[in-house]
This record gives sequence, C-alpha cells and structure tokens, in this order.
Amino acid sequence: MIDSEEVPVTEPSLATMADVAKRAGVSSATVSRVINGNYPVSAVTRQRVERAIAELGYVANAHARALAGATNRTVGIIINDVIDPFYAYIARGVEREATRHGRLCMVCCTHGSHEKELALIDLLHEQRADAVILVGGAYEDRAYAAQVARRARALHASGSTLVLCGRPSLGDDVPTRVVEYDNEGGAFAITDHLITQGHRKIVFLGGPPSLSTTVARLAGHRRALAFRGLPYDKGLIHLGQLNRRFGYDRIRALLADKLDFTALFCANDTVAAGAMQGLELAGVPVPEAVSVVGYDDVPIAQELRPQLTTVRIPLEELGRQAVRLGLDVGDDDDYLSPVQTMAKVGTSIVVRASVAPLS
Amino acid sequence: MIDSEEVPVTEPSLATMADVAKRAGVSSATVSRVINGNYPVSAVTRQRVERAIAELGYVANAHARALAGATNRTVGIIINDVIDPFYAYIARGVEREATRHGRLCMVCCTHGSHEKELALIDLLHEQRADAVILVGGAYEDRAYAAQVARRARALHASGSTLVLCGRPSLGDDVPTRVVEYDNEGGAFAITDHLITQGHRKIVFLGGPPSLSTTVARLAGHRRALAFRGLPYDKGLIHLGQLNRRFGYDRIRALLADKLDFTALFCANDTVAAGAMQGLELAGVPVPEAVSVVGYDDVPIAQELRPQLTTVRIPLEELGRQAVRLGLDVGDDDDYLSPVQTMAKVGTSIVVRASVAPLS
DNA sequence: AGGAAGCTAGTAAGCGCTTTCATGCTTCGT
DNA sequence: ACGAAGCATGAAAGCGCTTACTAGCTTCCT
Repeated sequence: MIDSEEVPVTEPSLATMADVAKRAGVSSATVSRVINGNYPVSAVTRQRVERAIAELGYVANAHARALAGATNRTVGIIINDVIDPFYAYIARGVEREATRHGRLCMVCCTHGSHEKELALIDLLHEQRADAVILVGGAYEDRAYAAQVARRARALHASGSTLVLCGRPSLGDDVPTRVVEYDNEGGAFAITDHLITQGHRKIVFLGGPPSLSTTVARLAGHRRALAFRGLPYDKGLIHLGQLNRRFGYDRIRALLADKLDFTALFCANDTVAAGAMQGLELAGVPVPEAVSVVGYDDVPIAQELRPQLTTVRIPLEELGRQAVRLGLDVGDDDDYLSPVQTMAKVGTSIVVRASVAPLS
Repeated sequence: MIDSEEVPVTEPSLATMADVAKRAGVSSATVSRVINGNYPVSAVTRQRVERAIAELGYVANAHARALAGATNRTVGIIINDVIDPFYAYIARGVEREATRHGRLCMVCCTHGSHEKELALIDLLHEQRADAVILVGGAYEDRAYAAQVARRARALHASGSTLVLCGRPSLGDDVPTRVVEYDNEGGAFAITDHLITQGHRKIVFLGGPPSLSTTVARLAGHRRALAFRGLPYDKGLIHLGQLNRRFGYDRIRALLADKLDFTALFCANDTVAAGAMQGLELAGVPVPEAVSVVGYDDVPIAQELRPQLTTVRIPLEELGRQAVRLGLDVGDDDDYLSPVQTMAKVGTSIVVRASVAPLS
C-alpha cells in the first residue's frame, strides 16, 4: 500500500518575533523594544536579543507592524510611464525624498488610462501609503474630477494625503496638496523671447486641447502675444498629441500647405524633436529659416542639433516638493513648520542654439 | 478659566470590515467572502454588502489582509536609477508584467550604493514582496556576494524569490532565479561586424574592470579577435566608467596621444555618445575616419548623428521574464509549467550609420 | 417521511506585531 | 530602615483581515 499520508513539506518559514523572544529568553515585547529603540532596555538584554535576531536571520513583518499601529512608511507615486524622462525625473525626486524620510517608494504607471489611474489610487490607499502623489496634467472631465475628489477624501479620512503634482487643484473643499510649476509663465517668457528676436508669425504646435498643461501653456503664449501687441492668429495654433510623430507629421503638413511662419513653439521637447526632424527632412534650416523652442528641458533637448532652446522645469525638485507636502515635513524634517498645502516651483528659459533673430 | 480639556479631534478614520458588516447586517466573514468572491454568497446578501461598501467608501486594509494569509501581491524591483533608460526599460517591463499578474510594483533605486542595495532587499523582504528583482551587473566582491546570498535564502525561507536580472548566478546552492542576456555573444557579434568591415585596430572603451557586464563584454570582444586571428592589444583596452564624461575625456586623451585605431567599441551607448562628442570636437569624422559601436540600444543611439550601430537588448522583455520567473508563472499564466529557474534573452546587433568599411 | 446532501451564514481562532498596564526589583531620601 | 520613586520586563489586548469549523435551512432521494 502506498503511503498517501501528507508529508508536511518543511517550508523553512521565517522566524517570528516570538521565536526571537524565546531564543533570547525574553518576551516579545522586549524584542519589539529593542528593534524600535523607543524604550529603555538594559544593555545585556539588548545584546542577547540582537544576537538572537542575527542567528535566526529575523526580518520583521512590515504588515504586522503596519497593522499594529506603526505607519507603513511608504509613499506611492502614479505616473504615466517610467520611460518618459519627464516623469522619470519627477519619480527620481520623489524616490530620493521619500528615501530621505525613511519611506519606501511604490511607482505605478497608468500608461495613459484614466481608469487605471483611479484603480491605482485605490490600490495605494489599500497599501496605506503615507502619501499618494498623482503626477501630470489632467484632462477636463467633471465626472473624472469627481472620482479623484472622492478618493482624495477617502485617503484623507485614513490619514493619508493625495498630492497633485503638475495639475490644478480640485477645489478648496477637496483635501489635497498641490505642487505646480509655472506653465503659463514659462510659455509667456519663451514666447516673449521669440518675439524680441523679431519673430511675428509663431506656430504653436502640439498638446491635447483639454489637457490642463496645454491650456496653461497656450494661455501664456497668448498673453505674450497680447503683451507685445501681436494678433492671435488661430491659423497658427495646431494642437495635438504630445509625441514625436505628431510634431513630425504636422510640420510636414504645414510646410506642404506653405503656411507662413518663422518660429515654432512646441508644446514640449518631444514634439520639438519630431518637428525638427521634419524640418530637416524638408531642407528647412534651423534656426536660419525657422526658429524652434520647446518646453520641459528633458535630455533630448541637448541631443538635438541645433540644441533646443526651451523652458526648464526643475522636475526633480517638483517630485521632492510633492513628497514634503504629502508627508507634511519641511526642508529639513522640521515637523513644526506650519502645514503647507501648496507649492509652486519656478520655471526658467534656457537659451541654446535653436533660435535666431529674424533678419 | 480656559478649557484645556482634550477636545478629541474626530479624525474621520476609515471604515473597517466590521463597520461594513454591521451596516449590511451580516458578519465580517460574509463581507470578506463578497470581496474575495471565493465562496458562495447569495445574490441578496451580496448586494446588501456591496451597497454598504459603496456607502461607507470602504477600502480594504492591505496589511491586515496580507497578515491574515493572503499574499501581499506586490513585486519589488531594485535598480540603479530611474533616469537611466537602460534601467527604465527594464522597470517598465517589470511594472507591466507585474500588473498583468495583478501585482503592485515597488521600484527602489540604489544610486550605485551596495549598502543601499542590501538594505533595500531587506526592506522589500519586510514588505513581503512576492518577488524581489535585482537588476544590473554585479561587482566582483566575495563579501558582498555572500550578503546577497544570505538574503536570497531568507527570502526563499519566507516563500519569496530573489531574481537576478542581468547578473550572473550566485551559485547552485543559492535559491535564486536568473534572467540573463547575452553580453558575451553580443560583444562577439558586434566586434566581428567591425572586423568584417576591415577594421583591425579596435579600441574598447569604458566599463569598470570588476563589473560582471564589462568582464563578459570584453570576453566576447576578445573571442572575436581570436576567432579572426587578430592580436589582443592591451594598449587598445581602456576600461573605466560607464558614463558620457568618461567617453568624452578618454577619447580626447587617446586622440592627443595619437593612438592608432580605426574603430571604437564602447562598453555602452552612453559612453559612445560621449566619445562621439569628443570625436566631433576634435574634427574626426564618424564613420569616415573612425567607426563607432555601442551596446544596449537605448534611445540615445538613435539621436546621435550618425545614428549608432549597437547591440540591442530586449530590455522590456528582460523585465517581464524576471517577473514571470519570480512569480513562477508561464507566459499565459500557466501555473502548471515546470518551475523554471533561469532564462536567457537573446541580443541582436542593429546596424545604423556609425560604421563604415575600412578603405 | 426521514435522513443525507447541499447551501448559506456565523463563530472564532489566529496572522505577527505594538503598546498599555501591571509587576517585581533596585535605589534613594529622610 | 521603610515607603517612594525609578527601571526593566512581562502579560495581554488589540490592529483588520482570512478561513477553518460549525450550525441552521432547504432540497432531494429512497
């Protein structure tokens, strides 16, 4: 007869605090105190416990710990895509600042899906993240905004914080923190730069019409035009995707249509890269025939030839600020600073070689 | 008299499962069953519970859940830096595959520190991640390898898995999974490509001497040389950092020394970018005077002018494989597939414009 | 009709920690 | 020398879930 008795597989499960306690000949309370160092323990006992921990290769269970009251010490960040340098730099800032405050960082990507974004907020909420940072411009959509607001309240109710990074506030009645950068101001400044170089016919290229980022950048652009008494010509505004292909395709189309312009303000550097490629292929020299500027100052701006004049956003700092706001700590862990609910980081224009004065 | 009585701040703490149960007039067990859907519950009851959940805005506590036995459903990935496209692509693969299997992804960065790497493994272990993926080449260091091995065992003991991604195995007695890509083969192939184009004097540039990646790439390079009966000239091997500055500085130095060479094999694309910049500044045309190849095929390879001939690594696939190995699932969630402990993804060379036949 | 099956739902025992409260000592002050 | 004070430790009550195990009802078969 074949022995079908269950042979218990001796899964060498990890030691618990009780195991450590037994081995050290103390109670688990003492072990906990040694680990957390928040209560006096005699030197001898401490050493015994520490030895037991080492011998057993004990690793605390973060869940039990989190459940028993100590915070989970993690922050979550929700971005579009890790590959995109724009998000990657922000993520780096978040990761570093989180680490600086002893937090682990959970990075989640939406890949552009709204539903996934909402689902991820819930997931991070379930994980009881100390803060959830939502990065990137938002689309105008009442229903969607309401969904986000609901989650912001839920998060708030469990002692966490939703931080909006690079997107407008949901309103004063929604408990969120906001870190913004100056889309409008940057667009104003760089448009003005183009104008003072003599350009009058400036094409605005790219950016989905309902994206908050586009709206703000376009507003700055218009304000600069108005400031210098130039007309706002709708025929020069060509909104669209924020990718390379759109820049390439659309500029080729504009060139084919013989649109009259001397400068190009791309909604971001990626679009600028595509546009410059299109210009190059069409034999239009930059900046001699057309000046080009972008926005964001991601690495590709320096790879392009000529190097791209663009608006720099302190992305990493943006991420760091978001964490500070979310964790309610100041620059140097000054927990006593008055609670700040919003921050704005400045932008600056960086002049490189893609703009020439109009002859 | 000022009332100094403690006014209890009514922190609107989140609803628990018990709250939901009370509201729905059932026991918490039933609520759990509705949520998990792993046990029959009558339609009426289910609806009542679901309504209570919605009304209360209940969000499960992932820690309690993890503690009570269900797995935490997260995977951790440890990389050098999110900004580096090499790591970012792998991270993307990991994130996507993890999501596909219903896991949340925790991304941690070491920024090059060994201690931090070890600390992060421990942290992810504490979080009870289903798998911990360690990405990137390793430095030869016995003590360090022993430390990693110890953690691999600890992880294994608690039912998790350490996956080594792009680094050699720690030995058969250490319970890890390994996903590799063919550093040696790719280096062989691209060196041979250079040789068949007539090049005889090939400089090998960059890569820390004790990094496993460098060792393998250099080995492939040497094998190709030997295969074609060419001498291995130590004067042509210039190991060093894997960054742009090293490529730039060293190539300028070699040029100043009037080193005799016609081709350049850079240890990765970043070094190639620096070297090409140095070559450009020195007025040495690529590929006419010097052919250049890189390794990795990160986006910058396509930005460079001329575009860089390089070795492509399916980075995203590498990340996906790592997750599958770590989670012990097959391509299509086929949990019945025999346990695989190691995988190797192939490399291929992508020919662009930075190599010319030697005239 | 009577009991075996088959359902649904509740009870309660943990999971591995933190923390409050209680306890037995040692150490002082007077 | 005796009670007060101070320390170091232990006992035990949760934290919010999951999941045996148990129990009450229907069905259904013989």
